[in-house]
Amino acid sequence: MSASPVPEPTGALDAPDAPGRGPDPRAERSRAAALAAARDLLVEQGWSAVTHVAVAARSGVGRSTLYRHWPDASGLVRDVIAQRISTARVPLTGVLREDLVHQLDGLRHLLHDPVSDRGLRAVIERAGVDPVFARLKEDLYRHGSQDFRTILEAARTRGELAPDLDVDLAVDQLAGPLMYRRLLAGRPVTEEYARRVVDDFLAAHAPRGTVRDGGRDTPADEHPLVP
Amino acid sequence: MSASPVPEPTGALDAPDAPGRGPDPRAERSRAAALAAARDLLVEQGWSAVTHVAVAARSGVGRSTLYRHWPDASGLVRDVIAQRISTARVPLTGVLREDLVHQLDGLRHLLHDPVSDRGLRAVIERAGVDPVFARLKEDLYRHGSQDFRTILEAARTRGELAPDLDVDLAVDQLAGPLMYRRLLAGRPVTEEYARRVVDDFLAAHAPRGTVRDGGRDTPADEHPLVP
DNA sequence: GAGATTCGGAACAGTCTGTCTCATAAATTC
DNA sequence: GAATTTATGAGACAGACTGTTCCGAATCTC
Repeated sequence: MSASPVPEPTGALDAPDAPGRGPDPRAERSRAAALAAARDLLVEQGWSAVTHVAVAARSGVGRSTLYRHWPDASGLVRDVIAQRISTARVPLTGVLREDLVHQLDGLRHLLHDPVSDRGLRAVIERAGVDPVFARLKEDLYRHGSQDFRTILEAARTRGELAPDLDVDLAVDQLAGPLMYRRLLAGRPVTEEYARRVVDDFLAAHAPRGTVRDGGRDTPADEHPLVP
Repeated sequence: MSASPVPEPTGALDAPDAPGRGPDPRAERSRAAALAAARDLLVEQGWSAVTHVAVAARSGVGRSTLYRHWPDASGLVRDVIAQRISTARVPLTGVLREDLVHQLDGLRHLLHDPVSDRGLRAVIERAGVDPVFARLKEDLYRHGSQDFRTILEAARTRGELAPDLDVDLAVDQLAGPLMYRRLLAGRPVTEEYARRVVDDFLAAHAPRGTVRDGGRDTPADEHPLVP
C-alpha cells in the first residue's frame, strides 16, 4: 500500500539514485511523447479516446512501442493523471481558517485544470469497473484528504473544533460542495466561493466565539491534491 | 428547453390516453428488452460496454432493430438513465428541516441504486464530450435541484433562513457532501449521515434560536432526483 | 383476411485491438 | 572507436466492433 499516487510512470526504478545506468533516453523520449499525446486526447475526448492507435498516430511513437510500455490503455491514462496530480502540497500554517481556505483553493485549481478535471471524472466513472482506476481513485482520495484530516485534527486538539467532530463528515462538507458545483452543476468555483464554504463550515462547527472573519483576501497558488 | 429529464424513453407518449392507435406492441417489446439488457451492461461494465452488439447479444433483439431505434449508443444509455431517474418526487411538507432531510434521503437512495449511480457517473464523465450526455446532465441537475430551491426559498421567505442566503451555494452544501462521499470516497451514505448534513447546514444558516433537534427519526422512502 | 409495419439474420467494408516478427537506429560497454 | 546490447517503428495477422443495406418472415392494424 504505497502512499504515492504514482505507481511508477511505467517501469521506473524504486532506487532514486541508481548506481550505474540511468534509464535509456530513447525510452524516456518515447514515453514522454506518448504521455503528452495521451494527455491531449484525454482532455479533448475523454478516457475512451486514449487508445493505442490514437496515441500512436498523434505522438509519432510506434504502436508496438506503446504496447511495450503500457500493455493496456488504462495504465496509460493512469500515468497521465498521476503525473499531473502528484505535485506539490500546500504548506500548513497552523491557523485553522487559513489552512482550510488554502486547501480548498488547491482543490479549486485542480477542478479548473483540464487534465485533472477530466482525469477525476474518468476515475469516478471507471473505478467501479477497472481495477487500475479503482486503485488510482483510492490513492488520490487518500493523498488528497490527508491534509484536511491533519488540519482538522490539529484544530480539534487545540480546542478550536468540537472534540467529537466527525472528521470524515467534515472533509465531505468542505470538499463536497466544490466538487458538486464543478462536476455536476458545471459552474466555476471562485476564490470567494471556497472562502464561504470554509466560513459556513466554521460557523457550524467552531465552538463559541468564532473565527468568522468575513473579508480577508487569501490568495493561494499551490495546487494540492484532490481532497 | 424541455423541463423533463426524459426525452421520452424513446417513443413514450406525451398524451396519456392517445386517441386511436397506440404504439406498435412489437416495437414496445423489443425496446423494453433492449433497455433491460443495456441497463445490465451499464451496471456491470459502465457506459462503454453498452454497444449495439453487446445489447443485441444479451437481449436477443436484432442488431438492425437496435440501430433503427437508437442510431447511436449514447441515446440508448440516455434512455436507460432517464427511464430510471424520472420517477416520483418527494412531497413537501413545509417544515424546513423535515423537507431537507427528505430530499437528501432521496438523493441517498439515488446514490445507492446501481443504475442511477452508474448513470450519474457516466453523465459526469461524458457530458464534456458527448452532447447527448451534456443535455441529460443539465436536465438531471435542473430537475434534481428544483425542489431544494423551492424549499430553501420558501424558508427564506418565512424568515427561517437569512434573507441574503445564497441558494446555489446552499444546494451545493447540502447535496455536495453526499455526492462526494459516495462518488469519490466510495463509502455508504446513511440516513443518519444525511440528517447530520442537514443539521450542520441549519446550524450555519438558521438565524438565531434554531431548529436543531438532534434525535428525531425521519424515515423516508420516496426517491427524488439527483439534486 | 389484406396490407402495412416491424422484426431478425446475413453480408459488407472499414476501423480498432492485441500480438508477432524483423530490420534499423541508437545507446551502452569495453 | 568497435562490439554488444537495447529500444524503436513498420508491417502482417486474426478477431472484434461499427454502421449500413438488403431480405424474407412474423406480427399487427384496419
